[in-house]
Amino acid sequence: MTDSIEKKCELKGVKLTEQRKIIAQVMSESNDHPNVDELYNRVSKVDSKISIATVYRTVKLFEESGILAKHEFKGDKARYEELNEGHHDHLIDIKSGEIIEFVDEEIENLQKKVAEKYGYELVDHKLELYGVKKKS
Amino acid sequence: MTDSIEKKCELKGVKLTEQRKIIAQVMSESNDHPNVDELYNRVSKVDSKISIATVYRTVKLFEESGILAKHEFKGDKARYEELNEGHHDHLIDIKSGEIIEFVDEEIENLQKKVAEKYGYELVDHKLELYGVKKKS
DNA sequence: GTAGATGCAAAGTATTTGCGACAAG
DNA sequence: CTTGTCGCAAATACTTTGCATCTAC
Repeated sequence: MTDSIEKKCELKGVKLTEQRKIIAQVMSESNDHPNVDELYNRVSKVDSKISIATVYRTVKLFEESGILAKHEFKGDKARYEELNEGHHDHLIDIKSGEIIEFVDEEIENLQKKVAEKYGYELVDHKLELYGVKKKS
Repeated sequence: MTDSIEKKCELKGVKLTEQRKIIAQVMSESNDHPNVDELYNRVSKVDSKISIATVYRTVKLFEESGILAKHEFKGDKARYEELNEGHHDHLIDIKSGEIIEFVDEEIENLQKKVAEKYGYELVDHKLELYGVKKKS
């Protein structure tokens, strides 16, 4: 199991305010990849006084602290998800918008090899697959 | 050699206005991946009366017609490049912003395999590697 | 007690759009 | 001719920010 977001905040020296706790909690409970609007709506149900500016400030802070990951899928707004130790990439259903997480070690290794081939150390990457469901 | 952008417009039934010809020409001559501002600046040198709205409209049209590819690299504005038959992905130098194009058949095949594993037909993908130059 | 966080509304960016004038086929 | 495009400025969508107030530590 990974540390809770609150635990991670402590570790990173991020001040734990009431608002941040709520946002952390909501993100932890989300199994999808909410955008800021969706997150703001969910958060508002817990505390209607939280402003969207705080949501924006908090996701940015959490992202910089390595607590959340930001994704910018094709033609869509920025989406966020909790970052746990297991890295994964995304397969997006272009019809339904459904997002499937996957891991492929072989691809990861090849990426590193490509970067090295050009004299680079790979520090980050983005891999998104866009597909349509096959009629089996 | 690939068809010129103008030729592609004909093939796709895209009306060839003076402005579109200029934008096509400028994109063809660009070996980098300009964003809309940069493109607008270059285009303005040829015809200073072209508006940025037309540039936005044209890159969108060209993208939808499969003439240009749009890229949204991390924390940067949208960038465009001419789309030729040879597909490639990008390795971005996070210090300098330099963009290197690469092709890796093996990764391409693995992507297709991943999509299939989940019951999808791969219709598009995005692979971006972010790296720092190694001090050899 | 103090540095940093919040809410609000205003300001920024990047991009799109309504509309009357104009040009391509 | 007629349909679609252009330039312009206004509108939109998303995100950031200045400031006075408040809160975690």
